[in-house]
Amino acid sequence: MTIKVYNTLTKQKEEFVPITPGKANIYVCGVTPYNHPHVGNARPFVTWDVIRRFLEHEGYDVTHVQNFTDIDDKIINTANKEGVQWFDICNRYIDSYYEVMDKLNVKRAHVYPRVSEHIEDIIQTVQTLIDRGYAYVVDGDVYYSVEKFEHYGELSGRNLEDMMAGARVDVDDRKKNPMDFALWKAAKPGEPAWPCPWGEGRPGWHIECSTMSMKYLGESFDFHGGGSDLIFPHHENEIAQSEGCTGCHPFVHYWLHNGFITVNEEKMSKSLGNFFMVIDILEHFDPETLRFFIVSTHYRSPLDFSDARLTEAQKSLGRLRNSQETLRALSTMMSAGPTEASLALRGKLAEMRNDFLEAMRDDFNTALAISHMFALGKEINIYHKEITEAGAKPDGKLVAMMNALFTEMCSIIGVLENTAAAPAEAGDNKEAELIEMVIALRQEARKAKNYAQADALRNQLTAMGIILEDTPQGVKWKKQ
RNA sequence: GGCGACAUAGCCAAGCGGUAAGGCAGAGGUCUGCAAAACCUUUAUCCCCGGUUCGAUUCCGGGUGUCGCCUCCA
Repeated sequence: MTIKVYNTLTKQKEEFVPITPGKANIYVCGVTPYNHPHVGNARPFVTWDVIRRFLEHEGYDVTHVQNFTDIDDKIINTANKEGVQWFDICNRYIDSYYEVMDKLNVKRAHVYPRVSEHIEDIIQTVQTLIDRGYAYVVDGDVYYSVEKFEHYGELSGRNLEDMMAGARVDVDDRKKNPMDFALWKAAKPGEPAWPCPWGEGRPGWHIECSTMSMKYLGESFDFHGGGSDLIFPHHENEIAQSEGCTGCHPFVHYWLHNGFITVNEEKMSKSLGNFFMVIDILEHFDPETLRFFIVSTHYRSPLDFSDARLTEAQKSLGRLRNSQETLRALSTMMSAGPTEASLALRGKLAEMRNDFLEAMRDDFNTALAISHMFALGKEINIYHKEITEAGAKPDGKLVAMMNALFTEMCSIIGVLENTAAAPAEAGDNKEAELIEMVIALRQEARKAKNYAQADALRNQLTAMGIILEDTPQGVKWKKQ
């Protein structure tokens, strides 16, 4: 079963052929930890989490590496403003990163390299580039000479003349070409600096990813990901650095870039000031809703963020959650052998599974894949309805199969995984007891056909944010 | 100015050569004391104009519109 992926480098969908059979090496550009992660940050990480889950599901041995850019102007500025050390800022926001991504059910990468812990390696890379004639030193700065690299511009689809024509960067006449970029920056007062053969200084932005990705994944690896704003200059420069250093082409086989999250159709970014931090969103929506919102659109499409969209995602997910509850109810019933109808349904399940996986294999089309989850949910609901209406026992094997499929789908999308807890959420037992008591009173009132009282009791619960649901198994409740 | 992407129902969103998945919202119905949930039914010729084709939402050309990159950015 082949997986097709859209490769930014070739601008087309290609069949994924791993460098080492059975293995998939992934490098994803991580965050610069100078603030809490915002929703736009969350998209690539959720996206890659799904990709990774799917590759693992397909039997690949995945190694996922994701960096922290912990040496950066923005970090230094923030530290100066707060009067603390730069690494204090980093530690605080790296912790925040982990906390948020754990909540979003994002599996941890296998390695999280930090720039500050790879200074020696970076110096080595820069030195190699100088030795090979790709870089030059000016007053303690080191620049990469883009004219020396024949493939420069291939990833972003532009040539040097175009770039110069539209160049908006300050022209620095110490550079041989205006497009040359810094590999190493000479030390400035008050900034962290490390000794190196060209005097003290710190790494430029792009060199870290070249150095660290190759250190953990080799000179050439399978996947490299990040937001599409990184295509130029970051990833373009990364290719120039890595290939200039090793002579190995191509450095990365498949470049995958996710689209942006927008607000009012405008890119969400820290510099535009229109960003929403994940921790704030999670005060109003559960993390699963945010995750579902992100994966319900194809990863390359833009995704507009708003309360209305999230509410929609919440309701949509709620539908799947209901089916999951129904499936649980079916599982607890006394089961029986197959019937003609249940045997037919078993066959249908196999089709649904196939459709779901096919969608995922086509450039990780989660939006399409999820529609097949709804199809499964619907079958579960219908089957439950038929069984209960007929007062029959469900086909035990069928229920087990539905369970397995539903769980499999959920584990790939990363949603509805650990909801084994009863609908009455554990946590506040006293509150739960009270609620159960009110429900019992309401049931008595209903039996006595005292509907006015029954409604009053229900309104009371509604006011507490409790939602009641009459089911064949009795009255269930959940907190809003 | 240079480069690129996208344009599908009230909203969101798949499909990308054979006459339009799914979700949300809406309408009607079944069930229920009412409600909720669930189920059934129902809501589109795919931005415009040309072209290729037996046939185009799907390919090509030209418009129009929106967005992104070219500066830190997921």
